[in-house]
Amino acid sequence: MQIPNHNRAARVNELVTRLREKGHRITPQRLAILKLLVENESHPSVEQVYEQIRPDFPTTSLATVYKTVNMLKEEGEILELGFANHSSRYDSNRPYSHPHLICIHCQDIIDAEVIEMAEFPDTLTEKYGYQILNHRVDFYGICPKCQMEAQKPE
Amino acid sequence: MQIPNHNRAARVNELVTRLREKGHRITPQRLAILKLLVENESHPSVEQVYEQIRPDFPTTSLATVYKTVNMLKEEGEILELGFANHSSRYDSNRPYSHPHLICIHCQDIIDAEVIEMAEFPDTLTEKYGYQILNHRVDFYGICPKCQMEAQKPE
DNA sequence: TTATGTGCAAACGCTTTGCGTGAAG
DNA sequence: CTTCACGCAAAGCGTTTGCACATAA
Repeated sequence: MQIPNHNRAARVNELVTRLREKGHRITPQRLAILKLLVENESHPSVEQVYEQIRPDFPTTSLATVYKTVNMLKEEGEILELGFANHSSRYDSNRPYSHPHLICIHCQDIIDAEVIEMAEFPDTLTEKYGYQILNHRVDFYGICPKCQMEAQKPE
Repeated sequence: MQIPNHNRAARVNELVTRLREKGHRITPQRLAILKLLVENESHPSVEQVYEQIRPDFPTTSLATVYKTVNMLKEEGEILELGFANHSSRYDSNRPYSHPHLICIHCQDIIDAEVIEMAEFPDTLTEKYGYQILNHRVDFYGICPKCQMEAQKPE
């Protein structure tokens, strides 16, 4: 586990405070979504958040999760990884551009702590005139687990 | 223009030959789509291809363009840039992983010929065990034209 | 008390699919 | 002649929206 549990609790509290300051109400549903997102290292989808929230909030709906997640995105508190023809995945622990490793078999997504992109924006602005705001670096491949399962096919 | 015209014509011919060898039929619609994709440097969407084909093929449909584009993708002849909540964009001139600059105002997409990612896959395999197959590097920002228009707001 | 959030159902946008007709090889 | 492609309409899927009701502050 890369982030200690007490740090996660602290992040939830910070999040609640910051959202309240910005005029957002903290409903039980939202608190549950926040906790789940912060505690979850696996970049969950809205659907997954919804399924895990449901035991505690049986009447909640996908629409509510979507609305909360969009609010968090607009406040810059989560990073959205959108895909064509797949649901978006969310990272609330590192809500800034950073590289990912994505398994094309099981859709596993992990953070890759290797690549430093900091120097590129200036170069790109010089060469192409683009003002760079953020970036996205994804490496697609097969995760170790799927590689193993491919080798013993029974 | 980065790619000379005679090279484009050659690429269309190669494409036709290769597709035929793989058992695909070259219909007039497909030929028109191929030419358009090869001649177009602006990473067009299916919708844009459809609109530009329509004058010559008034009865054609989006479904046909989708099917052709998917066939080309499966044969590795075009690169698909998929986005959540936007239509996919296609590059038939460089059908391999390479970085892009994407304007978040006008959706302009250009190739960025700066970044070399070749050394990263090995590093990532060593560190995370992922077998890397391809990657995607996108820089999001404002293109020069949109920057200028933002400055003179009348 | 009142503005904001919830949750249902309907709508949306892009893409895919089914199927009868048509044409490439 | 046979197989594959076309093109229409319908369906699929993730996401958003409208609105009446509920509730946080």
